[in-house]
Amino acid sequence: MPELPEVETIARHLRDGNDTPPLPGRRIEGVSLHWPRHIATPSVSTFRRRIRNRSIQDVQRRGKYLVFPLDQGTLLVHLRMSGDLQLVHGKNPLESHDHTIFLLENGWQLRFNDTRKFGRVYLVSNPEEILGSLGPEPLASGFTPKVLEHLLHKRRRLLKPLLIDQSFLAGLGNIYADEALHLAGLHPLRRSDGLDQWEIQALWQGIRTALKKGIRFSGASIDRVYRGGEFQNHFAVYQRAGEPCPVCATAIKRIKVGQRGTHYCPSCQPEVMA
DNA sequence: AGCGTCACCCGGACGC
DNA sequence: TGCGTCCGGGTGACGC
Repeated sequence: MPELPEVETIARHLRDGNDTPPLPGRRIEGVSLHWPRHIATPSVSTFRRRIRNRSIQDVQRRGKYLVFPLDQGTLLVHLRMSGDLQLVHGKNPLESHDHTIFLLENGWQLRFNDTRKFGRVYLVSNPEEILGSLGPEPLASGFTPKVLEHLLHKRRRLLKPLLIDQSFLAGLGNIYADEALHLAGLHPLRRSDGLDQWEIQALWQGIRTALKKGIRFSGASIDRVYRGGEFQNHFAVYQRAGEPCPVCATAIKRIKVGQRGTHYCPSCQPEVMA
């Protein structure tokens, strides 16, 4: 599931190119829609018309969204569970689950592959229409422990569901929330308004460390997506129920919190504060 | 209003 | 083989 580090990895690939031309500067000649429900807004017919002949100015990321400023308007893509975006030359055969294909000049194609079809594409005049409700970027310089403290103390919520709430903080999903809480030594069922200053500092550090580590390893490849990402080999707790904690060797536990599988070390992340 | 819970959308993986 | 169940990001409905 692409979270901030995976989306960042994809954004960097598309922006910088490598074995492919960099995406900025490319013009969209048309679009081929094999799963029209990918298009969240505007209507499919309006989308087809407005996307034609737009040129891509840049590739950015905000939370888990890929953001493509165009010469007119902004294209946004949310990969949700199983999405991947790749620049591929049209001479290569389509793969299964290539649902939305942007046709670029010289035969290049930007392919949105999405096994579970939960991904969404937006074309808007103002990106804030979509991004406006997101919380802060956890890796931005403005995101300080003080900011986190303020946000946490405004709420009375369980830490785990709060961390994956995109309106609270943008970019954490199940993997990085579990890893961040483990790094911070905080139980996922602790309450946001019950943390002291040291715990908040640890949580801030845990969030940043988990995300940076994910980016350093080019993200995690768990639904066999994401070119070479190997953060999955460095999980401390995520999907490691029953295995030893890398810090203290205690068996990792798995519980359900807010309908989500949640992994933690019962020894490093004690249930109740002292 | 703020919070937790649940159903929904999908298809791959897995268990029986 | 084939069926049922689980899983998950985000949204929206519902109830407390």
